[in-house]
Amino acid sequence: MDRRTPVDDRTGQRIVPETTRRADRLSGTRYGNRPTMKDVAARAGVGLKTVSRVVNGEPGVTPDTERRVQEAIEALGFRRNDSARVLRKGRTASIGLVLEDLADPFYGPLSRAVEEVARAHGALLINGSSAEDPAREQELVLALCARRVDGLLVIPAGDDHRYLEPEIRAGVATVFVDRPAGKIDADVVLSDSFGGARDGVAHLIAHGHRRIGFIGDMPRIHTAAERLRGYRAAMGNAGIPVEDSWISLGVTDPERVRRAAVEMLAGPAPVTAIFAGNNRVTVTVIRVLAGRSRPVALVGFDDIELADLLDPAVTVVAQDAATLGRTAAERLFGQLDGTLLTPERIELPTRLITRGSGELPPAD
Amino acid sequence: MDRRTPVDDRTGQRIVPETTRRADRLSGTRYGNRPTMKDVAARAGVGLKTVSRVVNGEPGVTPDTERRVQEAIEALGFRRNDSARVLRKGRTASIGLVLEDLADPFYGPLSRAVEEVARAHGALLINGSSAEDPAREQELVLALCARRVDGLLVIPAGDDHRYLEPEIRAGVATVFVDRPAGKIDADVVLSDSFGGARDGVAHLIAHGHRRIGFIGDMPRIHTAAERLRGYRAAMGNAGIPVEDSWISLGVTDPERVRRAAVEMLAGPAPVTAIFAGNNRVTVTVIRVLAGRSRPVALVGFDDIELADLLDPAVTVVAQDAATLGRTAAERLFGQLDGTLLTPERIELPTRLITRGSGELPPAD
DNA sequence: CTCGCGCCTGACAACGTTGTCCAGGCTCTA
DNA sequence: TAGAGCCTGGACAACGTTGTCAGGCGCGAG
Repeated sequence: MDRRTPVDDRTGQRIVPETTRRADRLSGTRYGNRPTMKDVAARAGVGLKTVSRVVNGEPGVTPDTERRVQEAIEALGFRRNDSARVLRKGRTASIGLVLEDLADPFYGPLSRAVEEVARAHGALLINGSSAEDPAREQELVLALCARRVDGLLVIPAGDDHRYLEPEIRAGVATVFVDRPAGKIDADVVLSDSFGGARDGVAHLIAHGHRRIGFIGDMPRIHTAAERLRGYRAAMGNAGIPVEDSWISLGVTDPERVRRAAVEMLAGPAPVTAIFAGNNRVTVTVIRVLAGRSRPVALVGFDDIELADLLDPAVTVVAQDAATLGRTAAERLFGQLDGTLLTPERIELPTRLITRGSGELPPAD
Repeated sequence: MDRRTPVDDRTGQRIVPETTRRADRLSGTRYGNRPTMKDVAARAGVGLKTVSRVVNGEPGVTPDTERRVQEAIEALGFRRNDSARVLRKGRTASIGLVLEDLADPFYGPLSRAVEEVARAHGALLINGSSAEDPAREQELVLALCARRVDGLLVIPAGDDHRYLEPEIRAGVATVFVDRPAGKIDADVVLSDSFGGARDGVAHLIAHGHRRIGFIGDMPRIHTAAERLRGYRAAMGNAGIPVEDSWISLGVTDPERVRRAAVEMLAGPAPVTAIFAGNNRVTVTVIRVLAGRSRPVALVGFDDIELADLLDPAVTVVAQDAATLGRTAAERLFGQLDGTLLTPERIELPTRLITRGSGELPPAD
């Protein structure tokens, strides 16, 4: 420690009181009582509507009047209240994005891509994480609707979205992302999970593997189910009967994924390759395999950072989160423009990136 | 392709038209004209205020009346308009977070942690990415203020935040995160960049290194400047004079980081160790070092996923993004409660995680 | 000189909700 | 049984903004 400052014992945080007390600032006359256009008008000696015109850059104001209004705005620190504006105009210039977990490296870039599109259309983005909980998804979506977002992007956690019907009827543009909507008819933009998984598994088969494990998320999640379907399709195409012990579903937390991997690598006829159903599973499986001497092939769904620097480098089926988000957001604004009238299903292709781990031969 | 569906030539997207045309849905009577409490009241045969009471769970409504109102709400698909509510009540139950880039793995978890705190307080979170552009930061912050967010978390891109003074005076709770505010007095929660960098560099020195490179971001960014200061402090403490060629500042894009690293590794007296100033620099340096035979020690600021599985595993100075976000958000709600009245500077400790790359001896 | 036209400006209502306040009907007690 | 008090329900204003519309003023043409 270079400075002698009090330290909180429990957290180790240094706490440095600053000079000004906030109470002093709060004693200002206007706390919690912001200036309105009326105040600006009074100060500038003009009418209310004239202030509105200046603030919105509408024509029909003398340069001199405009200057007086601007000065009053500056002096009072006026900022237009968008809530009132929204109430009057009907549109909020904001859209909502409900996803699973913003901390997941798959969703960060997706959200950012959506934000850029929104920005290009002058809209703000409100994010919400459902934590894969259908009730929380609905709660979030309805909260966003109550704020009258112009549009909604939803990565569904639940499988019944009929609760959205009144909203859609009322004009809320809606696009589902990554997974289709449940029981309603709506735009959806997703990756080709089935094809990607099928090709990934076929790649392993092409390298000589027959006993191939699959570790994936709960089958109630559409992408997880599709990837499992792809796995089965590839195995079926190759005429390989799948054994139950090769498949692990519904595991999400690292510890259980680890156990699942260890189990299918044990026994008299262990799997010689593993297909990992998403980025989190892939990372855990990499850790398991790193501790073993016998090489096991691995292909993961979703690319992960630094995958190319591991030994062996990790072969993946990559999907492009940013494109997913951008495409969905563009459709959403298309709906708002009135350009896009027919709900569609847009499926983005995946890409197999071979780096080494998927090309290991079977070790038996 | 398993299904015969039209494919967009340019993008490879499959486009599947769905059955219902949106136009049909739009033909409903209420498009763009949502039911209001007045409509609900009319339908239920009660007064406006009674509907308000039911919607807000206020007491003083007979079970029978309540049921009638609920039925009307259900039938009409009514959803309270929060814009109007906000206008009346003054608080929006939403907070804003302006950060650099949501796609960066450092900010995802931070944002998520903030969201959880906000949720616990019944508030929504609006994110915005400044892309490290001061003008865009200001634009975003003011847009959030216009929506009357109750509070603001800002990871500053600029170094002058006097534009926020009227907002703070008007009662917008404000906490700066990761970097202090410029020219105003406000709460700030940050990591101990100086101490972390100093300890990381001292660690390299303790393992015998004297020629140590530093690659960091633009010094106008507070964290970057602090980390550079930490580097200089450690070198100074060890009595090692620092040569200009060991230091690279202001580089951000991978290609230039790569060139900077290559340069300081060339010449007659190359550096034997590198201290990387943030997670993106670390990743690029790892790539550079991976292509070299002579081992070079590396310590990075910020932890990165899979760092432990690389060869050598990467030693880092870790900061906890989630704790940073959580702490800041809690202070923000503390301000809103009126609990916290004095602006403070809270500095969270960093943690040196030794994994191998930082313990390599000098190779000369 | 007067009329008309155009430009600037401002008064007013409305957006949908909530806080205030009052009216009417009911129950309970004296 | 009458009065007091409580409980339920509703009328009304207000929040801050924008759309509508009309008034006033200056200037040019007849």
